[in-house]
Amino acid sequence: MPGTSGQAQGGRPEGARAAGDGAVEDALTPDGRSTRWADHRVARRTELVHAARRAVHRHGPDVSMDEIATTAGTSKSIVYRYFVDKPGLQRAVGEAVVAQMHTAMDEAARLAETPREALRGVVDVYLEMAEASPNVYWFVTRPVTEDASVPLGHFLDQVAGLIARPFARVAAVEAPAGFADVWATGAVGFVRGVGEWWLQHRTDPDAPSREVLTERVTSWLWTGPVSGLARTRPESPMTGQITSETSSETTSETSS
Amino acid sequence: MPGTSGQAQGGRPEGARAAGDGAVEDALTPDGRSTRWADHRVARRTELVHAARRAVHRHGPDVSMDEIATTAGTSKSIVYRYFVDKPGLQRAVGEAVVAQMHTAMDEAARLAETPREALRGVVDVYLEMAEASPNVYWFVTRPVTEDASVPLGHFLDQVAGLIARPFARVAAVEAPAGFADVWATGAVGFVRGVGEWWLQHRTDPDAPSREVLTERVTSWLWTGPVSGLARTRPESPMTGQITSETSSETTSETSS
DNA sequence: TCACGAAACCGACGGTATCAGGTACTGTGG
DNA sequence: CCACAGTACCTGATACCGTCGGTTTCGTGA
Repeated sequence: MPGTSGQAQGGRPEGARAAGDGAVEDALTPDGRSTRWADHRVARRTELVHAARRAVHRHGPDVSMDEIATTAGTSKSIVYRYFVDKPGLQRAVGEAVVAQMHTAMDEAARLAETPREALRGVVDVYLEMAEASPNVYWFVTRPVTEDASVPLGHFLDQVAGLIARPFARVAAVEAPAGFADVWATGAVGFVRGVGEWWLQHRTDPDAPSREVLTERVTSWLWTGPVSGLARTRPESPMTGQITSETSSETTSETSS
Repeated sequence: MPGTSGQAQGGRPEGARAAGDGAVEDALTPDGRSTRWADHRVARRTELVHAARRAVHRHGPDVSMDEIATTAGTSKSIVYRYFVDKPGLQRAVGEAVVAQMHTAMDEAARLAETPREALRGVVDVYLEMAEASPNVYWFVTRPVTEDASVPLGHFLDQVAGLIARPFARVAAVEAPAGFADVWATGAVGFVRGVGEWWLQHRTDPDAPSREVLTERVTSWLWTGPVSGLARTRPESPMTGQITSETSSETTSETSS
């Protein structure tokens, strides 16, 4: 499945100085000189992610690392201390965004009473995110151009995971395992496609509002293109809510 | 400035001596010295596109222009005489691929008896193309990273157009104008998403074959994820009938 | 006159290395 | 207990390298 468990959080630099990675089991003697940075590091890292987000928001998805560093009030050296490389940063930002969406989606899913409604909520969250900052959206979404395409941990895969989880529950009854994941991947692709189209045509006079588009997309996804009107059918209840342990950091983030 | 003018096929260099964007000018100028090169130019151009394709196929979607030129047996100077810039080349290659798919899709569409079958054909063509050369697929598919995201004329949009046209005919009866295009955009996104997932998991022992995947995707796209089994409902007539034949999955058998 | 193609060149950018501080902890000796 | 040296790690600035997209120059050939 996409985004399997997941370690490998964000592109961290390997040479993590941090608490005795190797060395003799100094578990006995946690050197204060090393440990004292622990929290500082995570703080700084998220701060950098935040800055990167702002930089991208302002200067577009192609900001240079220099520009990002400047926005963060520091220099490349620091940025590269916290992120292996640019794709690494991209991943980290992507994860932040995913985390944010995660909570929003949980919210939407909890309020939903049918799987279809849950799906609709997810679509809306996605679109809302893209609209909030197209630049960040592109930054996070764009394949990392890395030689090995899609170095995994890709943003879209994570989103797919988000939508697959609740859906799998329902699908489990009627579809072989693994189907849910693939479908979710496709579904994300669908809203991605429509979403990106929308980002470019939002301004057009005859462009649909986000709400309308959301509903339309949900319908297409759920029942196909042939007008679903008479297609309504009693859905499987799908337990009342979906809930999933949220958490994730802050989420505060504001891009502007 | 970009935009304004219309389509602007493939990224041609504006300053191109004569020719401009159409051979028109050549036709008008009886000057032998001009016409002499007219056909040569188009020949060379397609030749370069072909070379680019080979280069990409061999060296990955991130080949340098130098490498492409070398593969073509020439140097950058020439490449830049025929294409404004790298995105321009990308577009040109994309168009070549689209053209290829176009004929294949027409073939598929002609053989299809129901819209669903036509869709299935399209999906298959897309997947086939991606599988034929993942590298070229990525090259053509990857957003041009240009500042202005999606400089239009994007490969995927063209594919969406391909699938929208025949579909629009059917949809016209029951959906407002423009719906078909948007749906097509989403549909392309769907198969793109699944396709890219598949490209990475093709090798896995439990990965579905292209045929199976095609059927599955078509089904999802056409009738949604809730297994169509009990979905039997009298379809709106649409052109002919939907013939639910095969609509259920024979797909389930393989692996998974 | 036009295209060709080699080659030098430019600037931007990703990424690395160096270096001169800075601060809190650890260890020792008095 | 205190002072002081040493340590572990962080900070940023700057210079630097290689690559690559793209331009220019110039000589060749039809």
